[in-house]
Amino acid sequence: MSEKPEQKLRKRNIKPTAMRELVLKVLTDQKTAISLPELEQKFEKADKATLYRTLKTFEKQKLIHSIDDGTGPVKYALCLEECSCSVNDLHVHFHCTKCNKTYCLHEIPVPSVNLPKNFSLESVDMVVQGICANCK
Amino acid sequence: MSEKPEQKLRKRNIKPTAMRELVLKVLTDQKTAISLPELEQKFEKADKATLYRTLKTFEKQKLIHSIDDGTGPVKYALCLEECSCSVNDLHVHFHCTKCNKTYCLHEIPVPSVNLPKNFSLESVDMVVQGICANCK
DNA sequence: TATAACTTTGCAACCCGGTTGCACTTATTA
DNA sequence: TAATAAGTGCAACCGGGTTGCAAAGTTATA
Repeated sequence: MSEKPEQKLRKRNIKPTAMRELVLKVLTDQKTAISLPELEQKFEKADKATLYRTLKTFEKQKLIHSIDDGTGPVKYALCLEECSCSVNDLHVHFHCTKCNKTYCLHEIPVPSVNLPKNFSLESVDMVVQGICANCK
Repeated sequence: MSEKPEQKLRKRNIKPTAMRELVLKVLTDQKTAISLPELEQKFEKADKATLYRTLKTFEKQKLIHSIDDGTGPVKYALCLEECSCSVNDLHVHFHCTKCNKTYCLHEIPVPSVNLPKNFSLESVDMVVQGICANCK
């Protein structure tokens, strides 16, 4: 059973305002990542800057993470409950070149890489491009 | 022995104009990837649109490839001689969070991933974030 | 060689995602 | 309740990317 949006926000130390609960709801209903422009369209009323700052707050508190699939606007998706956005939590993302949807493949961790001498690793972004199951 | 820029362009079916040879030279001298804004700064004279179109032409003809390291402008780097930008030619990129330089790790191929059922793979972008040997 | 056809370049303008300043409203706290 | 802080809305701006169009340069054709 999933907990209430309000609790989910509190758990991440985000003050639960009406606006934020609405945005969280959209993010929760969404199976794929969503960009700021897309989010704007989902709200007739809300202001771009507010939504922008909401996403930034969510990201900072690790409620969501950002994905740059290279197709323009950055997209955002919910983190898993236990996620702390550390290297261990990283997963592969998939971008469908047909429907332009971007998926979190939570079950596929980012493979490890052996870097050249004296290169140290902080994080990894891995985006697979292709056709998703829906478009096949 | 490296061949003349002019030949390098011809080999990729790019008409070798003065402009293009200059841009190719900059790209060749560069050890790390370069963005359009950075390229602009290297030329006092040349126009942004021309440089933009030059890069697009180079990319289309697979003389260079683009890298989006998530820090803003897209960067470009020379392909290897034999590169055809197919999945086999893909390599890992490294972005240094300190000096903001982006490296092609040609010797590190992108690891393979097992996608979920009915997801098909066309390409992969893998960018490792960290500190490079120079900044260490 | 002259002319026509095409390609490349330069300039200007535009688009769009992202970001910030500031005033106003809403919550918190003393 | 007054004072303070946090959140929101509006407007404006920035910067990378992109396009239209005319001028300059190149190539092909008669």
